[in-house]
This record gives sequence, C-alpha cells and structure tokens, in this order.
Amino acid sequence: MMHSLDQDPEDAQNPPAGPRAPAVTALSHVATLAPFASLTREEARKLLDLATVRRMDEQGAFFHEGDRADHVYLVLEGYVRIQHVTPGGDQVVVVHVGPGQIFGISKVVEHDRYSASARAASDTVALSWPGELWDQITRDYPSFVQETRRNVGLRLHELQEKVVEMATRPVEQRIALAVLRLVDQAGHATPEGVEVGFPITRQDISDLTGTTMHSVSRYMSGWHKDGIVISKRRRVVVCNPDNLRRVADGQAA
Amino acid sequence: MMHSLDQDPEDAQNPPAGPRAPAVTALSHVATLAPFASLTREEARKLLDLATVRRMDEQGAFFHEGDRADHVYLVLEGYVRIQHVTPGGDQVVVVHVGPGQIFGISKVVEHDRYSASARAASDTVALSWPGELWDQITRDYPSFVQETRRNVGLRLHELQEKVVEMATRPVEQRIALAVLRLVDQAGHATPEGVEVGFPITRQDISDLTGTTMHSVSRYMSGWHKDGIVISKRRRVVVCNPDNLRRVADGQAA
DNA sequence: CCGTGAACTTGATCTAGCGCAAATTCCCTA
DNA sequence: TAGGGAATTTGCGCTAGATCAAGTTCACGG
Repeated sequence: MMHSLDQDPEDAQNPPAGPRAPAVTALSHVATLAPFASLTREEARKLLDLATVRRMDEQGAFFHEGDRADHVYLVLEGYVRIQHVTPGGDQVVVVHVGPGQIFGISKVVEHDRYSASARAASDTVALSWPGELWDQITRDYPSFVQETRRNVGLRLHELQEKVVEMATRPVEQRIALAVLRLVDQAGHATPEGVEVGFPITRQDISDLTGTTMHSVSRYMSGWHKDGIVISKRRRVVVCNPDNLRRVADGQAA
Repeated sequence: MMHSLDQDPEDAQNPPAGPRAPAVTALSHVATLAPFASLTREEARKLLDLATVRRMDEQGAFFHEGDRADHVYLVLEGYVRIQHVTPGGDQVVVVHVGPGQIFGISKVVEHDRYSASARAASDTVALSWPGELWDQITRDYPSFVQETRRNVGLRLHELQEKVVEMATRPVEQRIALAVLRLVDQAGHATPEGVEVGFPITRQDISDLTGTTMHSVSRYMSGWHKDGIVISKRRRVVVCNPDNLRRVADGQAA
C-alpha cells in the first residue's frame, strides 16, 4: 500500500490531522495551484464544494478511452498517465499529468467521449467536477476555465513537439528528450540529482517514445556508466542534465 | 498565377460579379460553415464585419512559428498546411486545415505565440479576426467560440492519433493512413475516384508521416500498379479506398 | 531466509527503411 | 520546340534498431 514515492517527506500540506483525513483538500494548499490562483478565497471554496475528491492507487484508472466524458479532473497529488492501447495491444503513453494540471479535458473541447485512458502513475489524489456543472463553472469562474484552456494549449503543444521528435529524431535522442521532460515536469531534487517523481519502468519509457524496452535499457545503461543518470528498478535520477541535454541534441561525445 | 486546382469548376459560390470581387465572403456562403451555423443572419453579418479577408497564393505564409499570436483565422476556400521546421531543417507537417476550420488557435488556448507556421497548400481565402477582439467575440458569439473549441479538440485528437501511429505502425501503413485522411478531409470526387483537394508532393506526404520521399514514392508506385491510387505529379487520387484501408490495417495481400 | 515473479540487462541475429546516386518524366517558359 | 528545373522513380548497400533469446537482479510475501 505504501509506495516508495511516499518516502518523500517534503510535502507540508498535511496538517496534523488524523490519518486518512481528507486534509489534502485543505483550501490553503489547493489555492496555491495555478487554476485557483486568480480566485478569491471565497470563490475557491465554492468551486471546491462543487468537486469530489478521488483517491486512486497506483495503476488505478480514472476513466477509459471511449467512456462518456462526464467529468473534468484536476490532479492535487501524484501523477496520472494518459495512455492509449491499440487494437494490436501496443501501449502508447501520450502524456503525464501532475499536480495543478487538468485531465479529462474532453469537456473543455466540446467532445463527449474520452479519447484516451487515465491511470494513476503513482498513488494519486484528484478533484473531479461533473460535466453538467461545466457551463455553470465557465460562467462563474472564468479565470479557472481560462487556466483550463491554457492547459489544453500546453497539451497541444507538447503533442506537437512529440510528433516532430518522432518524425525527426533517432531513438537515443527521443529517449533523452523524454527523460528530460519527465524530470522537468515531475522531478524533485535528491542528493544525487533530480528524480522522476513517480515509479516508471523501461517499458513505460519505451511506450512514451515509440521504441522498445530493450533500446531504452541499452541507452540508459550507457548513460548510467557515463554518470549521466542513475537508474534503479522503476526509478530514474538525472545526475547530469547538461550532458543528457547534449545527448538529446545529438552532440554526445 | 493560375494553379491547376482552379481547373475545378464546381464552386458555385462566385456570383457573376467582377473578377477579384470579394464575393467569396458572401454571407450566404459563409453562413453554411460550421462555426456560423448557430448564429442568426444578423449575428453572422456583424461577426463578418469584424473580420478581414486574406487571400494567399500557394506557398504563401499566413504566419510563422514564433510570431506573436495576434490573429485567429478561418479558412473559407483552399487549404492551409500547419508545419514546423526543425533547427536541422527537417520539415514536419502537423496538419492540414480546410474550409470551415479554424487555424492560428493559440489565442483560443491562451498562448501568445504561434507554435507552428501556416502556409497555403493551395490558393486560399481566409478570414482573420484580431486577437484584441477575441474577448468581445467570446462574449457576443459563444456558439462561434464553442465551434472553435471543438476544432481545437479535433486537432488534439488528430495529433494524438498521429503520435500513436508513429509509435506503432510501419511506414507503409502510416502513408496509407495519411492518404486516407487527406482524401477524407480534403477530397473531392472525380471520375477516377476521390482526389486530394490540393497539390501535394511525395515530399509533403513524407513530411506528414515522418519518412522519406523515396519510401512514399515506392509505396505509392506499388499502389498505383495495383489500381488502388492514381498518382500523378503533385496529385493523388484514391480509386480503391477499401483496399487502401486494408493496406493501412496491415491486411494487404 | 527462500521462492517467485517482475523488472532489467545483454548478446546475437535480422530486416525495414534510410541514404546515396543516377535516371527519367513532367511542366513551364523562352 | 527546345531547354531547364522540379518532381518522381528505382536500384543498391548499409545501419539503426527491432526481434529473439537467455540470463541476472531485485522486491516482496511466506
């Protein structure tokens, strides 16, 4: 039940309440997230009252591709993997979503089905608003919805970058870029370097870059030897971002 | 100046006005496009009054990647290629935009720079609204902006499909899928089959699928021999969509 | 402390598709 | 009608990276 992510003691948002208390939804914490930044204390509280808190164990699914898009989600804690499985059984990871970011955005773009599945990459806490309330929310909390749109834009941009990378970069560079993006978006500092904030396997990284587990393993082992990363089982730490960036640019020695 | 697309005499929207008359903006025509569908005649007219008509020759650029996102565009006639050029000089075509569709959507997702360039794939007529008016438009013509968001959603979905394809499909299938999408989104019927509605080279198709001109040529020649497509210089006609779909699914004989 | 399965590593082939090169065809203009 | 440039075709060799095939290491439950 305890995942090693929980070793990370830096989160101070849990007041000394009882265990399992829904204290993560503490207004003081949530209000710091981008989508709430421009709301008054009072507005934030009301908007929170409209939401439901959903806790999800690692690997649990918030929704599946093809489901009716009945909710919009916001990650409070943990990370969510947006992924697609082909008829042939190939997994493709589209993007990772972290604290303060929206997922299940179909409603935001006027779609009525989710076009990918959402699984918790680590134990995760998220808020969810029912789709029926979306019009009301749009009306009453425009700055929140604006942030939501900005999120969609980021997603669009990241997806475009990914298409460009897959079309133009060799595998090694794609993997390096993916790892850099992971620590950039979900990294936390450790003594050895910046660590990806959730468990991730070689297979996951290959699903993210459109290659095979084997290639990911080979390149990461190489980088390990060169002191660029430390890669344990389901864990990735980048020790030398500069060199990794050089690899990503094809300027590796 | 006359491009071969103009051979196509099917467009009836040009009333017998003088040549070069801005008659394409005739309300009766524009009103049929999806973004205007839910507006009253009067609203449509007012919204049109806020817009500027821009005509663009084939290969002309509406804007470039990195430009300040100061306008939102709507294609009236012709096709626009959204593309990205890497530092290394590789072209990647992200998507094609046709009549009734929006491009330059940065404003819609709260971004302030275009993340790709927009060039006319054929001689094109588009409307453009200045970004400063966007808030006003959002307020006064919500159904228009809603359609705009739906467009963003389609783009997002298509981009995701593309990522999945590039990650899981071999080159032949990717090319087949791209051609099918082209005739689906921009095709018009001809005696021989459905033709892509704008000039497109082997190189363009390879930029669209992340492969080389050579591979595209090889596979298309093969399909030509099998009677699946007719491919002349800068022109593609799909004669047998069913078989091409079979190729795209890897079920080719 | 041991057994089991999942994650990871590493070597050995094998091939799809790229890069290079050289024709050939088509279209436009002079 | 010839000339020239762009688009396309096609052959050939080569290599990045997939596939196949064992192993090895690790975490956890008993």
